[in-house]
Amino acid sequence: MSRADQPLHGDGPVTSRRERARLRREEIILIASELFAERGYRGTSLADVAARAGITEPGLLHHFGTKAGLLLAVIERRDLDSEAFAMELLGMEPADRLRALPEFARRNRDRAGLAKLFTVLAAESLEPDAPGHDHFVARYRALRAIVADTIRSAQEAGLTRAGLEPEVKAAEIIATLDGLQTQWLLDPEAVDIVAAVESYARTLERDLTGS
Amino acid sequence: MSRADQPLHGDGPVTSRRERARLRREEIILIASELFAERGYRGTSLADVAARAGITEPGLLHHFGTKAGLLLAVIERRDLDSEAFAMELLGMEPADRLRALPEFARRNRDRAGLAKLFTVLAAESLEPDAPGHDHFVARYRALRAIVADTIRSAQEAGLTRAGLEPEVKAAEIIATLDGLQTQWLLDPEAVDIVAAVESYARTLERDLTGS
DNA sequence: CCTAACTTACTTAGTGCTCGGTAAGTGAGT
DNA sequence: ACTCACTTACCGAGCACTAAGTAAGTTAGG
Repeated sequence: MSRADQPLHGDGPVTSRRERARLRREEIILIASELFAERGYRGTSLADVAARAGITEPGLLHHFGTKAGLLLAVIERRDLDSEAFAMELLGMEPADRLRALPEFARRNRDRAGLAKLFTVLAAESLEPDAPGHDHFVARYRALRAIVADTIRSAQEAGLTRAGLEPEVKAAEIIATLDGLQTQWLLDPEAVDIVAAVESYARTLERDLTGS
Repeated sequence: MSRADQPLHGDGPVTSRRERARLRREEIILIASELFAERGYRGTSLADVAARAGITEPGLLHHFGTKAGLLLAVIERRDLDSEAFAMELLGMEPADRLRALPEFARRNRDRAGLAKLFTVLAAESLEPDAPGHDHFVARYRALRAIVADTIRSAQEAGLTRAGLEPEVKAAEIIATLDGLQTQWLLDPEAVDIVAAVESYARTLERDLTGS
């Protein structure tokens, strides 16, 4: 009768029906992420996703309601990953955060799909009535706030030069990292993303400390 | 008999049939630019463009052959504008070029559509087999080369700090300006693009001169 | 200078295909 | 008995694009 009991009937693996459905949704979200990254939201059809997931189109819609619903599920799932990274960064001393940037770039390079997903979806979400618009606006505002806070706490610790405006500098830092990523995605042979981010991290350190 | 004679038959304006067709294509390209900027290449149908241009779909295809042909025409047309800007920049003394950046931002702000067009189309061209891919790759390579050359000539004039890698710094500069533009397009209320670029121009001057 | 032949900027009509989404089941699991 | 993760069958709308014609503009020949 309690809501906490687990069936755990003897045969088969320990997955309940609910759990299996959740896993299926996760799997579909992963597949949709790849396709959205490659061809964009608009360039991907439900049939594409369904075929790769080994399910029918109505089967897909049973889980996500509409195509936009699938997009939102993808974005939310991917945000959990970024959030984990943000927590990782925030767990460090402010002074160490700069040094973590190249590691971030290295990780992104090895999972180019995730980076591409965000670049593509952000561009498709510029128009105010795009399905992911509000989400990306909120995401960038939050990101700027986190970076600005980091700068502000470095200021309070007396580690920075005078004349730094945290919000403006935050936008600039995020812009540089995003922009480098776009150039690298477009032309990986011409742009070494890890070297570029390492160089930028050094530039940024000089800029922030005023040395 | 010569190929240089102009008919100039008495009635109506002095536009020949060829000239009128060229003007019509220009007009269509302008309309397509707006729609591509708003909804992307994939999100825009030939019917959308045709309706706004007051022409039928086959009428459109008569001029551009295929939808991809229309996209290439749009990109080429828009490149002429950027090229004009690049020439303007290259006409200046290297030292003045930095100071021209905020003016560039101001111009872009007042014609947000053009900025949006490039941001959207670049994102849709990340995949190697996208219709505009090769073009954007070439464009970014050329852009990096121009900026890198500017840095190099400043180096030769002894105006810069030691340890500058022109190619890497060029990618970084372009990345920052692109990224700021994306954030501004997504959330114009939260990001003041002109102020951000002005601030970045100052940062960049300190960075390049090592002061 | 007139006219017949040709070119070109379109239009109307229609092609097959793909799109996102719905209605109505079905069958296994709870 | 009921839930729910699906399936089959289907829908109208929209897609890029084609075939075939038309009417106006341009050119060449007599």
